[in-house]
Amino acid sequence: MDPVPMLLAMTYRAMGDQFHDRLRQVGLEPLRPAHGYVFRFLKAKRATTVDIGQHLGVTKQAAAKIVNELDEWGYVLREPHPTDKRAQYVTLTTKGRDYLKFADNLWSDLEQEMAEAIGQETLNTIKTGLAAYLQHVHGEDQPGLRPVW
Amino acid sequence: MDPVPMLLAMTYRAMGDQFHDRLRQVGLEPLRPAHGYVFRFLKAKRATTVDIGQHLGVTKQAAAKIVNELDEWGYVLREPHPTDKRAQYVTLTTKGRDYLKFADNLWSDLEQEMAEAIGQETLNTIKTGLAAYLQHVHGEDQPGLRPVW
DNA sequence: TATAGTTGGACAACCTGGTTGACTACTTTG
DNA sequence: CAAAGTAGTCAACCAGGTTGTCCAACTATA
Repeated sequence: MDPVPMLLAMTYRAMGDQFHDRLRQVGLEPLRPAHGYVFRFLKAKRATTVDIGQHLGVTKQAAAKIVNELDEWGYVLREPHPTDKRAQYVTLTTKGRDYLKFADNLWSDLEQEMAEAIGQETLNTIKTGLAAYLQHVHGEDQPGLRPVW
Repeated sequence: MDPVPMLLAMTYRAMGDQFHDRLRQVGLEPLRPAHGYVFRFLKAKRATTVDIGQHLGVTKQAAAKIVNELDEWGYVLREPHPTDKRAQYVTLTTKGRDYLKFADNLWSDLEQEMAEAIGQETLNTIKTGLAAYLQHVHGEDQPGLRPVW
């Protein structure tokens, strides 16, 4: 049996490839996983570029590039921070929220197919097991998302 | 609950970071996951650079760079292919096999800690479940390993 | 068996997505 | 109120891939 991280990486890639294939069929901008993570993050809380970088596990400069792209494509916009004149909140536009909804549907389709392939119960165990491990390793504060290659 | 791929990515990174931390303590060359995957692959079968690229899911040129590094560091060497004068088999040196043994021990330590954190049974279910999913998606022929970011 | 197509490997130019470092404007703290 | 810290931007750089091109050697076919 392969070591756990290899299984994780292969599964991640397998699901990602399927997601990407289906996404391409609807002809959106070339959104990468990082963009999706940003959408999900922004839906959950108001955040600045620095916050986003921290969440992704990259520098603020890298995060700024991502935010710039999303801005150009109309998925997010910047609005002034109410109390800090240096900072800007990054917020989802309607287009951004629509994309997130679309992506969520796609993910749950893929997850459903996974459940049919290996059993709903097994899938549940995988999800709760991984979540528990992350909880164990990191405690409350989430780690960066970016996989290291 | 986060979508499955996010859990996969975060767990992958969490384990990888721990591995890397411990590896650094023994002061080896800056080996990346790809190198480890190559070692494991070479242990299983005789392979050329092209084979390695296919296994990793990268171009043969990218694979060649990795093999060059491993060669310079003394982990692998090239030997002529017995029947094909163009090709070269890449094989592990003793240093390469030693590293692989060391890494395998480290991984099983980490896996053991994971088992203690979430339960051996849960871990088993995760491993067999993911393997079954990969089997379902790809059939017999393994996919490339490289995670896409 | 001559020849057309394919393949392993190498070299070079380039691209992408990150990095570090420096700087300004603003904010927080002692 | 001075000193230290922080959000954001600009610029230079780097790592790890890519594509394109080529040659020598192999393979299949007519």
